Amino acid sequence: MRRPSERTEPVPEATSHRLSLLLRSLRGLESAGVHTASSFEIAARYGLNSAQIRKDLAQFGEFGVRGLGYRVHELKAALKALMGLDRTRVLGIAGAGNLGQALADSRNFNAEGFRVAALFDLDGRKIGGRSRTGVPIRDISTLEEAVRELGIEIGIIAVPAEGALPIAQRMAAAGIGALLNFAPVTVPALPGLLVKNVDLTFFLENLSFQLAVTKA
Amino acid sequence: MRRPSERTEPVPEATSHRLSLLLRSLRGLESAGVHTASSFEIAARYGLNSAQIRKDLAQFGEFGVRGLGYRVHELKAALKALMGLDRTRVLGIAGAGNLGQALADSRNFNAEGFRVAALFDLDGRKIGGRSRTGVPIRDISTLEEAVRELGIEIGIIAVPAEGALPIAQRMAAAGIGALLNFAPVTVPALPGLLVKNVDLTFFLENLSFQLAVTKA
DNA sequence: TGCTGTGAAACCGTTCACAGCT
DNA sequence: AGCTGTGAACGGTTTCACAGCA
Repeated sequence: MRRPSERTEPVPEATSHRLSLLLRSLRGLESAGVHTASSFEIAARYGLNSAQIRKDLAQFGEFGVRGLGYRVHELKAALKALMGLDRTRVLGIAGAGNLGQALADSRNFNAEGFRVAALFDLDGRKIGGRSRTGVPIRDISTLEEAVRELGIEIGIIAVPAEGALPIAQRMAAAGIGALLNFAPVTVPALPGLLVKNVDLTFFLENLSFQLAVTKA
Repeated sequence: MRRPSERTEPVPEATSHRLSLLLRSLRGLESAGVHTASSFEIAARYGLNSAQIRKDLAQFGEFGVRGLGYRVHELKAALKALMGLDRTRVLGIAGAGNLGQALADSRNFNAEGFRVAALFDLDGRKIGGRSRTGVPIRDISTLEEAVRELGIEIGIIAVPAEGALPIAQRMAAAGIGALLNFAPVTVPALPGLLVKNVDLTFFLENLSFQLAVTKA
């Protein structure tokens, strides 16, 4: 197996997305009891091209066996390590509103490498309480110390638009490495802070647009 | 102004995303009292390239004035019409859990062209009730008639993975035109149904991956 | 003059097709 | 024989650069 390259450039969005899909495909194969699969078999279930999967993987090493394919369990483990999912990343969510609590209690945000350690809010009635599944709601003014205490590595912003940028800056200053922003503003990537802006409205607008354009 | 083309091909994801950004930029300019702006000024605030904006718009007509730029209000109106946001699209959300209710009550899903008409669930304790802002929760078995009665055009899936596909099929059969799926499974585009799969876990995995790769 | 609209060039990601290993 | 890993071809998108219009 070739040395994984020490790259500093960010991974293309599309590649990252496909690797998530790939991981999901491998989970499916594994729980179906399949030990070995070709890139074609792996790709087929998610409509991907087999060459593309091989290319994606080739960026990080050689994971397959010629003439045979990939050993499912082995590739899955390698992929998880590659994606940093071989250990648990601690998440902190700013905003204990509907969305924040939904994410905090989500099974997807508390499995396979992630764990929500705390919610943060400024509403005194919420502070000190817990989400339905027991995630504590802390005063947002204690963000910095909580990041240190709990070892929060990824911050999630689920507050109204006005609050997003100041909180992002505080998170960056507190040493958080990455940020997932659901507020409808574009938070710029700050030095040392990876930012992913996810505006749910955009997905709706996208659909509306497709409807408007195709069913003219 | 050139005739907008009657296209049948779907609009590229990237274009759609930029148009949403563009619309946001125009809103900002308008509320700042700016009447006229060049493509450069419009693009700058979201880190876009001005030529790209002009190219994007060129696909749908000629909206600018040479030597002057774009009249902000006029372009905004044209863009909203283009994106089908000049009228209110009715939304229906399957799944009245945390996420479903968060979306139903979200200001972003109840403004600028969208309105959530109903939530659907199969939990008898929820059925008949309302979300915090008053969106009624109906029995999911009444989905088909609700689509007709309320005129639901876009469906949103916020149920666990197992439920997603069957509900998507029922929505398609009921005549819904587009679907936004938040369940962690890939719902394929069905005949007559536009599908957008949004797996929130993927965004987290993406960040984890970037962290793992850049801070090797 | 100043900006749009747009061909042409550069870039990037995807797909093809096959050499080479098992 | 079968499948990976990859160079080469392809296609689409982004950026450049400027002709042409207000």
